Amino acid sequence: LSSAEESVKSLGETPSLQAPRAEQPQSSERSEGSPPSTPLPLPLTSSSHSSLSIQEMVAMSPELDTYGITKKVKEVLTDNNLGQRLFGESILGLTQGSVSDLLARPKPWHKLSLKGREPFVRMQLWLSDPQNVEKLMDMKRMEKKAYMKRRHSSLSDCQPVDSGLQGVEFSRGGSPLHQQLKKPRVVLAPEEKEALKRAYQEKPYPSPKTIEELASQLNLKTSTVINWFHNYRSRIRRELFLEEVQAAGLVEEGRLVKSAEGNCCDGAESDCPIGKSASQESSLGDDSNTKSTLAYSPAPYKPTTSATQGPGINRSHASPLGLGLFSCLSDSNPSASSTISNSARLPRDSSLRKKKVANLNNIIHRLEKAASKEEPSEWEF
DNA sequence: TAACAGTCAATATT
DNA sequence: AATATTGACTGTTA
Repeated sequence: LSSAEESVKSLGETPSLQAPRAEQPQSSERSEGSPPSTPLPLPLTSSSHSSLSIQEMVAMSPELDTYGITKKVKEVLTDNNLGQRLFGESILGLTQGSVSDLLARPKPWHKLSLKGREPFVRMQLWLSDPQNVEKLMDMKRMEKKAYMKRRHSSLSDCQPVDSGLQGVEFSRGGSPLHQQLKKPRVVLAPEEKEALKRAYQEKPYPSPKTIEELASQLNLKTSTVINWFHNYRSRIRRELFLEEVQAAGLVEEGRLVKSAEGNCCDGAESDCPIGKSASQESSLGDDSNTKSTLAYSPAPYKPTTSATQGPGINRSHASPLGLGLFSCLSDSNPSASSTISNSARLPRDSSLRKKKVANLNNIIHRLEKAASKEEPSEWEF
């Protein structure tokens, strides 16, 4: 990191960290809100080099504690009754959903790309000046005022309303016609997700053939299955990052937390990252332990019907996790895992353990792939 | 070209 | 109403 910083300085000038960018290539129109492009208002601390673009600042930024930053931001937002939407759109230039995700599962700084670090630098900058909170609150008030005004006029005019604009105000709940034209969002049924998760456990990187099989068996488009695997892999990764940070937090607090139970948070000040740590499951965790994860048998999974087990049932636990290459490692033999670098030690928590196993298999896949090449070069896991 | 990283934006949940 | 979740899309990487 520091070398990167040095290189930037030594170059004296950042060549072209990508031109200003056309921005918003996504869908054509973006709700008003944020300025079409460029640096955003960027609440710089007037004092410091306020002439730098965020990209430059990101490039020179020292390592930031992403977890700590999001924690602080969440605190400030809730304390001042500020929502994610406003904060995201005016400060970060991101949508509400993205903000929610970012605040809930920040990736560690060293795992972020230049682009990915940007929101964190913006948040840090925002936090650095308490005045920013006031400014945001002002914005909120103005928004509310504008909203009230609009509502009023539309009430009194009851019909014409927004006709003022060149009718660009399409969409928004209106035209039942457009709703049909736009392809509906795919929503995977719980059974389908289960099947996919099982398939993932067995093989994080399914072959095209396997993907085709899954797709036809679950009656899904191939692209949907592919997307699901991409998304699941990266989200699983993020889960692990977060769990690691929280676990580390517990240790340094000298607090032992055997497992679930959100006891902590005793009087004392600062951080207690967990309110209900482990248990979470955060939707990625597969809670259907049980159900011998043994081999993904294609047949049983028919999205339609399938009156298999209902949710909640089978809380038993202790299912021999499915045949990952590491399924042989059991809790009963802790010494076995001692040969693995501490960060890879298998946790006893069933859910977390499965994720770790999946991750290890994931790593193995990459190692094998890398090994098959001549120049191993960088092995970073 | 496959896999990723970041996001969006439609839905689901709270 | 505010947040959380998540399939899909765009741009990047190797």
